[in-house]
Amino acid sequence: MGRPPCCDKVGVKKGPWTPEEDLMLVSYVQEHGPGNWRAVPTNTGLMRCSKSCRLRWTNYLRPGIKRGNFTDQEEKLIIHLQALLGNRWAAIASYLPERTDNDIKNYWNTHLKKKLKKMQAGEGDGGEDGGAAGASEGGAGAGATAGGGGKRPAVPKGQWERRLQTDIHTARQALRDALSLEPSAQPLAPAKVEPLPTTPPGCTTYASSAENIARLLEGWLRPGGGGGKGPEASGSTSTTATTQQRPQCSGEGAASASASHSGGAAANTAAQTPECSTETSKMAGAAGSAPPAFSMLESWLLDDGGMGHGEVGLMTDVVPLGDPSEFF
DNA sequence: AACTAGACCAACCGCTGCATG
DNA sequence: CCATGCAGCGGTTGGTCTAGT
Repeated sequence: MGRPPCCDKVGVKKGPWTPEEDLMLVSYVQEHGPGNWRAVPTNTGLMRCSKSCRLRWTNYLRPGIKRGNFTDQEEKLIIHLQALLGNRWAAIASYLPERTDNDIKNYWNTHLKKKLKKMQAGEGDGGEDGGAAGASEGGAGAGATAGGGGKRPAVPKGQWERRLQTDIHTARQALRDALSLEPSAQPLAPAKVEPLPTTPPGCTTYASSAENIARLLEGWLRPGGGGGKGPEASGSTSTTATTQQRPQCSGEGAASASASHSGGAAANTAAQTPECSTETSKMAGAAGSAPPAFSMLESWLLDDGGMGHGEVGLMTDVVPLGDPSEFF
């Protein structure tokens, strides 16, 4: 093949992004929508490779990204999905629309792996977490995954989706078990579920990209706030500054434009936000009581009557991958 | 107070699948 | 049908921060 690198090595900037670069990227995406990443560097003047732009957008600037602490429920979900799907972080991330695959991957590698190992070593609970750990430790040992080298299976997308539907079914059951097992977590009692730290009442978790930039700039402009992880860290811990400069859905609209283009987690996130207003109100409403993702997830899991949609399509019709996330 | 080790996270790299000419 | 290019994904690395000594 001898494919040339995605970007010439000369004149391409690497390393951490500056707020200025972020701003350029965001304004471009808001105007043109995500996608056609190859054109981004030339059109924006960014000295970045297209890949880097895409990554920066999907992992950091994309609207709706939640950063910071993972909740117990998220943790459980990740563990079980990992056991079921293997290291298909994008697929896993599609169940956690507010998290990026990179984030989940990092969290898995830094926290959950160790946690599971410890649990295995202790072997006290022996429950399904152990089973999940076993499956995961084996390197996507769960039969549902392609296993092998850990790479994506060489099956056509349709088949992959079909299989994923099966996975979803299995995941549902596992999740039901998980959520009902942990008495301390009490996922079904919203009062018990601690509100998202990033979500002050009345504020949405939906941080638009421009808001992200605003925070970044804030951090940079503030004396002593800049440098390294400063601005990013501030973004990761709180979104309270997100009340300013909310763009009128342009970012979200741009994001949804990507739904037709990409099929990954980002697309799922985007696809579920057909309208900014509905999304924000949904999120804001959920933010008031319980984490939106999990309350919806729970209803998805527990609403057997509603399963018809997914179940019917399980083996006969291929339900679009974005389907599960519509419950969020 | 200084140094070291570990943890964490953002970004990069290489590979793969899909779309297009 | 084949070759090429692009976008996406997962693994890995490098830089920074924090806790411990």
